[in-house]
Amino acid sequence: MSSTTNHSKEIPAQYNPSDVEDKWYKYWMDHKYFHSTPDDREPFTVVIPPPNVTGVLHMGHMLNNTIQDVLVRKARMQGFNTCWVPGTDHASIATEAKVVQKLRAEGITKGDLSRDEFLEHAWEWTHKHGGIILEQLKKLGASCDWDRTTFTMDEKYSESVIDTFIDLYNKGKIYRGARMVNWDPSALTALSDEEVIHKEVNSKLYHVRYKIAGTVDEFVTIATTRPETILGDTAVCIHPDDERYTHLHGKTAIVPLVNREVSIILDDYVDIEFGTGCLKVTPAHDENDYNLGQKHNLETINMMNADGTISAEGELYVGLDRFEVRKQIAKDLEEAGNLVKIEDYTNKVGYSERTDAVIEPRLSLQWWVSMKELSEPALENVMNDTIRFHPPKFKNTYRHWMENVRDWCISRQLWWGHRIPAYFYGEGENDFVVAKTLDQAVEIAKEKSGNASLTAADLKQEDDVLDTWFSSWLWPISVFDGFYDKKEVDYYYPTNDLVTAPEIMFFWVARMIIAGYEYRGEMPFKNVYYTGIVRDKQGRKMSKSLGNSPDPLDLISQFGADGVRMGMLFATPAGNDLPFDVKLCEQGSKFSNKIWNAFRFLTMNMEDGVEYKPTTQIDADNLVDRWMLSRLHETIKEVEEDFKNYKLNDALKKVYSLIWDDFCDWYIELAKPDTYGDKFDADKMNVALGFFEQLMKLLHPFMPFISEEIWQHISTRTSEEALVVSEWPVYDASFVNKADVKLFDTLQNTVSALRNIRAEMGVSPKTELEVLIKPSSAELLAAVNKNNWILNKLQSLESLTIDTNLEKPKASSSAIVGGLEIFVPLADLIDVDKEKERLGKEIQRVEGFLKQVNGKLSNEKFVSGAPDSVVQNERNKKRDGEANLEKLKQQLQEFE
RNA sequence: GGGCGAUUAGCUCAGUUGGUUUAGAGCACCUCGUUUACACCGAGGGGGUCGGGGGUUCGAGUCCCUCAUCGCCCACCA
Repeated sequence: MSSTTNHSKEIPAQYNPSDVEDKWYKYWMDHKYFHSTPDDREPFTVVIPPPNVTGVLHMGHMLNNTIQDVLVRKARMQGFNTCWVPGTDHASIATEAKVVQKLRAEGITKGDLSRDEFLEHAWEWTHKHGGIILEQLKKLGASCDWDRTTFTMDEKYSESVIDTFIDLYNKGKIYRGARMVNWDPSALTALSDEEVIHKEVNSKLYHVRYKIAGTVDEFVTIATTRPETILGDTAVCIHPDDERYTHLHGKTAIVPLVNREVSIILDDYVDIEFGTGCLKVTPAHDENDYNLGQKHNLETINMMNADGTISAEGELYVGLDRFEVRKQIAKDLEEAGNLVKIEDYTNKVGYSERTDAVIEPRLSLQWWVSMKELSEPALENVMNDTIRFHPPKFKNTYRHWMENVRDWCISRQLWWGHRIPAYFYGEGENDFVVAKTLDQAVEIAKEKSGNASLTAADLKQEDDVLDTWFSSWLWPISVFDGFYDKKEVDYYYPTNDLVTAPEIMFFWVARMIIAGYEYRGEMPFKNVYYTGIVRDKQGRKMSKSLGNSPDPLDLISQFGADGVRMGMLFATPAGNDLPFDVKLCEQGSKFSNKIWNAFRFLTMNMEDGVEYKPTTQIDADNLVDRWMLSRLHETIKEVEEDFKNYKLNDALKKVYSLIWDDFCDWYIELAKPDTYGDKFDADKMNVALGFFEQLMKLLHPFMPFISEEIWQHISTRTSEEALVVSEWPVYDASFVNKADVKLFDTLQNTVSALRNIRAEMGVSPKTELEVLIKPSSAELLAAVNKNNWILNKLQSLESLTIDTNLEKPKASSSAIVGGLEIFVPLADLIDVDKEKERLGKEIQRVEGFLKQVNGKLSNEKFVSGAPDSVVQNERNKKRDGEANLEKLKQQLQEFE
C-alpha cells in the first residue's frame, strides 16, 4: 500500500469506519505491537482494572479503557516499552449470585449441590461467559498485551493469594474473631463495611411501652425502627442523669409479648434528647447494643436465622421473615396495649451492594485483617504526593478513610473464590491452623494441639472463601507473577498510571497501595486517574437495571470506535461526571469524516505516476508553511503540558482544532492550486503530506484507527512499519515564529472582516471587490504586500491596493484589523444605513472599552499603585483604542 | 451529624500564582451559501451584570466571610 503511484482510484466521500477498524486491529495484533517483554528501554506499565469475568461491556468500561488506551498509545509512540496488562476478576459474590440464579432457573438450589458440584457449574459458567468483555475491548481498540491476560483465579495467581493470607496470619495481621458483621440475608454471607450502601429511607419509629416489673400500670416507653428485634431484647437502657427516669434505677421491665423480665441499665451512651430518651437493648442484632451488652454483661439472644427469618430463640413468629414480622408485631403490640404510637421517620438503612438486601447486623465468627499499621505507608505516600491522584481533590476523601480505617472482614460464606487455608482439628474457637497444604496443616496441628496422632482425616478445611478484593489488591504484583519470579516484576513494577472510578478507591486503590508497600516496599503505581461516572441526560447513572445505557457495541457500529472514543473523551475532565449524549459520538464520527475528506482531497490532487513523499522541509519562503509549522509545534507543546496534567480532553480539543480549524480551514484552502483542474505541484503536496503525517501522529492516541489508515496511505514506509509504533512528535521551539503567527493572524482577521462586510451588506462571495488597505507602518506594508496572494486567494477581488498614504475613498465600507485600515468602496452595492449601523456598533464597542480603560487611568491610586508594566499596558490600550475610535468616527462622517 | 467539591452563554465545560484587549470553546440557535475534499460542509451572527450578599485591594470570575442550591464521601443516635 506504500505511496501508491496510482492516485486516481475512487475514494468515497463518506468515511466508513467498519471497513478499516477490524483490519488494523488485526494488523497490530499480527505484528505483536502490543506485546511487551523486558528490555533495555524504560517501561511504561498499566494494569487494567479487571472487569468481572462474566460481565459485559458498559459505558463505564468504555470511558475507563479509552483513557487507558490513550495514555498507553502515546507512551508507546514515545518509545517506552509499553505494557498494558488485561484480565478479569472472579468477582466472588457477583459471579456466585449469577450462578445461583442460573441454577435456580433450572430448578436446582445451591443447597442440593456439594461444594465441588457447585464449583463445576461455576467454572462452566465462567468458561462460557468469561472473557467476552475482553473481546469487546478489542473492538474499542484497546492496545493490551493480550498474551498476558490474567484471571484472579489462575493457578499461580491463586497461590499468591493464599500465600499472602498465610503470611499476614503469621505476622499477626490476620485474626479470627466473633464480631458484629454486616450480614447479607440474601447471599447468606458476611460483607465488609465497604460493601454496604447506606440509603435514606422513609420508615416508621415505633413507640412501645414496657411494663415496669412489680407494678400494675407503670410503663417505660422506648422508640425503635425495628420492632421485630423486641424478641431479642435483654435490657432497657436509660441515661444515668435523666431525671425523668431516676425512679427506674435498679428496676426491671417486662418485654412485651415474650414477657421476659430484663434489667433497666444505666449508660451515658443514651441520647436524652432522642425519642423518649429510653433505649431497648438487643445485643445480638445491633452493634451498639452489642457493645452495651458486653459492657453490662447482658445475655445475647440470637433471634434471627441467617436468612432473615425468626429463629427458635425468638420464641414467637418462628420461621417468618423479618419484614413480615415487623408488620405483624405492630398489630400484636397494639392489641396487647403496648403500642403507644407510630411516627413517620427518615433514617439510613444499609443495603448489600450486590444483592440489594437490607443488611442485618449479625454476630458471627469471621476472619479479619488488622488494618491500622498496614495502612500507614499507604496514607503517607499519597498525602506527600509520592503517589499522585488526579484530580488531587480525592486525596481528602482518601485521607479521611485511611485515618479512620477499620478492620477488614475478609471471609465470605460463599464457595466461588479462594478458599481460606485454615484447617480445624477441634471444636474450640482456636482449634485451627493456617497452612498452604493439608500435609503442612497436619504437621502444624500436631504441634499446636499437642496431639501427635492427628491425621489428615481429622482436619477439616475452613468452608469460607476470601473477599474478592483480597485477591485483587495483589493485581499489580501478581499479574507479573511477582511473588515467585522477580524478573518481570522488578522491571514493570511500580506501574505508571492506574485509571479507575472513585467509587472503588477504598475497595481497591487503597488496598493495592497497602499491599504494594507491604510486599514490594514500594508504591504500586505513580499516578491514579479517577474517571467520572457516565450519566444519562437526566443525570442518572447509567445502569443495566435502569435500562438507560446504550449498548457500546451498537455505538461502535454506528459511529466507529474512533467516533465513540472521541465522544467519551470530549466531555471528560478527570474526576468529573460525564453526561453522555450520543451527539458527542456523532461529533466524533463527523470529525473522522472531515479528516477523511482532507485525505481524499489531497489524493485527488495527486498526479498519476508521481511518487510523493511527506516531508517536514517546508518552503521557508512561504508564510503559510511557516505559520502551520509554528501552530503545529505550539500545539505539540500544549498537548504535552495537558498530558502531564492528565487533562486529556483539553489535549484532544487542541488536536481537534489544529486539524479542523488550522489545517483544513486555512492551510489546505491556501494550498489549493490557483487554477481549476490543476493538481498540486509535488513539493507543495509533500509538505502538506508532511503536516498531515504529524497530525495523524498527534491524533493517534485518541483515534487510532483512522489515523493509522491515513498514515498507511500517505507515509513512505516499509511493510513492517505502522503508525502505532511510529515516533511521537517532539516539540522544537525553533519552529515557532511568533511574528509569523501574528502576521498570519492579522491576515486571517482581514479575510474575516471582508467576509463580515459581504455578509452584512448582502454581497455574494463571488462578487469581485475593490479593496484598499492602509497599513499603519512601512514594515506592515511590506509584510502585507509580500503576502497579498493570501487575500487574493481567499477573497474574490477585483483589485487590491496597499498603501500607507492611502486616500480614504468615499462611500466605502470599512474595518480596522490590527494595524490595518480596510476600505471597500461599494458605491452602487453599499447600503448606507447598514454601513452606518455596522460602524455605530463598532464605535459603541470601542467606546465601552475605552470607558473602562479611562476609568482605570483616571484613578490616581491605580496609576500610582499598579506596576508600571500594567499601567503602560493600559496607556497603550487607550492610545490604540482612541486612534481606532477616531478613524471609525471619520468613516461614519462620510455618510452624514 | 462531620468532611470535601461545585455553582461562568440554552447545554457541557475552559479560565494557570488577582491586572494583554468591557469573559473563551464545543454543541444548540439565527442568517446566508452547493465556490476545485467534506451539507457529517463553508461563511457570518446573536447570546453571559461569572449563584445572592458583604469584605480585602489601585484592580476580583480569580482571594476572604456569609447565605442559598446541588453533588460526593464518611458516621453506631435507637
